[in-house]
Amino acid sequence: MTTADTIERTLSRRGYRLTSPRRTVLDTMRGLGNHFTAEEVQHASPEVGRATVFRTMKLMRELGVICQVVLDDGTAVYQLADEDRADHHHHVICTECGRVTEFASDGLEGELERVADETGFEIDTHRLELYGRCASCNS
Amino acid sequence: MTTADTIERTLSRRGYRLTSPRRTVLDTMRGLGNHFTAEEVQHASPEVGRATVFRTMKLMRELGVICQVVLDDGTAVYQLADEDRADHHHHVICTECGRVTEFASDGLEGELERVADETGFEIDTHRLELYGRCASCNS
DNA sequence: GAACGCCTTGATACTACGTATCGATACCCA
DNA sequence: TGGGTATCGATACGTAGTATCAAGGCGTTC
Repeated sequence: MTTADTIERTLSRRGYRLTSPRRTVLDTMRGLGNHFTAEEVQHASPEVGRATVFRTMKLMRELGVICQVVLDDGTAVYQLADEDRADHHHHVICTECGRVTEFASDGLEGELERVADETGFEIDTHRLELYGRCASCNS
Repeated sequence: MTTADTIERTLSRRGYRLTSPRRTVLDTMRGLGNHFTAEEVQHASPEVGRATVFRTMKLMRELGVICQVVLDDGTAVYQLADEDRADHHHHVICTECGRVTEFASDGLEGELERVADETGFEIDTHRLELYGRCASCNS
């Protein structure tokens, strides 16, 4: 999980400030645990204006501090990014409890190449999401 | 692309009817080409009620006639499914023109097994979306 | 410390996307 | 002919997120 110091440095490098509302939203997201919706963040930080909650979440997404996970039904859930996986990663989502776990994808390059060949596309990025049941929901 | 006859059979097998509004929505989607949003379908079939447009699109999604594609920014786009790929497939999306192409994934099982091992999840389904530039946008 | 400029904020309105409700119709089958 | 179910459109509602805008905060420079 990215520390406040790291985030503050990233922000100021881009000309942004770590203000009190932003800090509140960040702390709220930390307090919400593994995954959370925009609505939950709003409800859990009532002292921050709705627009500011969304603005902050958008900003954090751009900075890679949180990442968006699209559930099977198309709704969006968010998650604090692991600091050591801030780069490129994917998600396994428990369809029972909603738990989200990250993983790095290394074995995908071959598949991407094959699809590029087959379709004529030049592939830039990809998104892979797995759905299933986590260890504790499974037992 | 699935024919009206095939769709009608699928519907009636499930106790549904291929009514005139449904046919209109289907034709509209065909007319919109490779990919379309819910809004485009609505605007292009003004004689059909808004609720019916959504209901029909939901039904067609359940029947596998159309499939939902989540774009990089989280918005949803829809596409008529290839008849021969109605089962399980993924999408390559051109970030320039929006063109969506389907492909079947065969080389993913190993990766899925590895992630299951690593995370303790039991994987049921997955969603893979590739983003890039299609052949014509690339030239 | 005054002035300036930019970042930020909260309130509000707005849009997109989709679902729930409901009374009215249409169709099928006995 | 009559009942039952599927379907319809209108409308209201809910959620997620963006746009606008006036007001406030903070740093820099003079």
